[in-house]
Parts: sequence; C-alpha cells; structure tokens
Amino acid sequence: MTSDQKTDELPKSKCKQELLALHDSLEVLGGKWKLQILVYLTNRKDQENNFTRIKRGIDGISAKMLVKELRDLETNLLITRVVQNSKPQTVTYSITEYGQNVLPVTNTLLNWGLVHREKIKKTLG
Amino acid sequence: MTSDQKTDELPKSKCKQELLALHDSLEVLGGKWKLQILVYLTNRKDQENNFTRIKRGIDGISAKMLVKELRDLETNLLITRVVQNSKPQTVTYSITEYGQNVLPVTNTLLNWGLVHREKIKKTLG
DNA sequence: AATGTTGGTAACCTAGAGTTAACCAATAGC
DNA sequence: GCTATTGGTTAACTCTAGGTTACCAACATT
Repeated sequence: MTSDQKTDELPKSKCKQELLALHDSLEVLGGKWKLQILVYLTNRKDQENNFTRIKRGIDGISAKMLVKELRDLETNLLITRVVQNSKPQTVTYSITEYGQNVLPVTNTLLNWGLVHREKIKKTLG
Repeated sequence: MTSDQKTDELPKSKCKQELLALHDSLEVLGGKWKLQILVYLTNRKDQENNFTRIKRGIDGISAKMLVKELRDLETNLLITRVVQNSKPQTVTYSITEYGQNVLPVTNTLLNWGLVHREKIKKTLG
C-alpha cells in the first residue's frame, strides 16, 4: 500500500492529510446550526424532543432550516427521526450512538468559546 | 452574583449556556478557511510562512479570502503578522501562543473527519 | 525595456445560506 | 363551525460568504 513509486507523488504530507480531514468534517458539521442542534439533543437526551420543542429551544432557527438541518444530520447517521402515533402527530429526534462521537468536537469548541470570551473581556475591558 | 430574584429570570440553563458559547466560537472560527489556516500554520511552525507560501499550501483559497481571513485571525489575537525587510518584501504569519488554544478544536474536528470517512466507507461500500 | 516576484486591492458576480409569510392535513377542544 | 396545535412545505426574497478577474507598487532578473 506504500505508494512512493512516482517521484512526484510523495506520500501525502501530514499537513495535507490534516487539511483534508478537516475539510471533510466541516462539510458534514459546518454551518450555523448543525452543532447547535447536536448540543441541544445531547443536553436533553432524557426527554422527548419533538420538532416544535427543538425549534423553541434553539434561538433564531426557522422551520425551514430546522427541517433541512435535521434531514442532513439524519442522512449522516448522527440523529434518528421517529414518528409517534400520538393525538396530534409528533416526531421525536434523538442523537444516535454514533452521533455521540461528535461530542468531543462540540465540547472543545464551546469550551474555547468560554475561554475566548474571557480573553476578549480582559483585552478590551 | 446568583440572580434568581425575578421568577421568570431563571439562572440560564446549562443547555442555553452551551449554545451561547458554541455560537461565540463559531463566530470567530467558523467558515471555510480559518481552521484550515490555523492547522497549516501549526504544521509549519518551524518555517517562515509568508503569504504566497500559505496560499500555495491551502488548496483552493483565493488571495482575497486569504487576506481577509488572516486579518480576522490577527484581530482575534490568534496569529501575528510581521513584515520582513527582505529584497522582495515578504510578510510572515505565525500562530500565537494564545492561538494554540484552538488546537484541541482542530484536532478533535479532524480526528472526527477521519472516523467519519471510515464510517461512510463501511456504510456505503 | 520587458518580465517575474512579492503582497496585496477593487469591482464584479454567483451560489447558496438563511428569512419571512402563507399554506397544508390531521386531530382536538370550544 | 371556528380555532389551535402538530410537523411540516412552498414561494419569494435578502444577504453574504466566497470566487474571478484585473490591477497595483516595489524591487530583481534578463
């Protein structure tokens, strides 16, 4: 599997590999809402998270975007969508076991957010 | 500092706090290029990273975006910009010590990218 | 004088992210 | 019959991140 035959096809540098992996991640998790949705579902794992509840819980998201982002997350196996047969039909969304792999990402990211907010306060205040 | 006086101003829930911190992070680090630039500068910490070199190292980025993103990162104290007085003037960029705090983020994110790529391969292949 | 390199800047354009508002069927309560 | 709630869908629109192209000064090489 080691392919250093052609002189100009070096084994991809660590840097290039990392940039590629990063690119992959951003394609699936990038944008304004996906990580927020995953954080929301993680925080309320013990409860039934139906569409309206999630919409109310995540500040500023529109129905259109919420639908779209939930579909994307489902496609990528990060959440499940289950239609309940209740009086007014409800649909519950949950983070999958596989989706929990994203938690280290959201955690480091939100921790950095806290640190950075402090830094800015100190620098400007 | 505990503010549970008004009945409808509950102490902000853990969930809301996390969503807010996440939002902060995404404002500074979000988008297509910033994390890539930080990863690039981290990988080549030992070398002189001038504008042209970075542009060549990060696939697909345009001069316009590179300038803009470098400025943003500088504003947020994550990188430094130093003009060298060399024959054709060069400008070198480096990650700051503070900027290194972002590395856990890029690392978890790019690791997830590797994991996810495998997952997709298994699922589809 | 022409050409190439450095690190940009300015103008224009587009795709897609995202918003708003109206609307839908199904079921329930008044 | 009217209204509300559920989980959406659709059209029409705005807005901005990002891409493309052309251009700039300064200096070096030919």
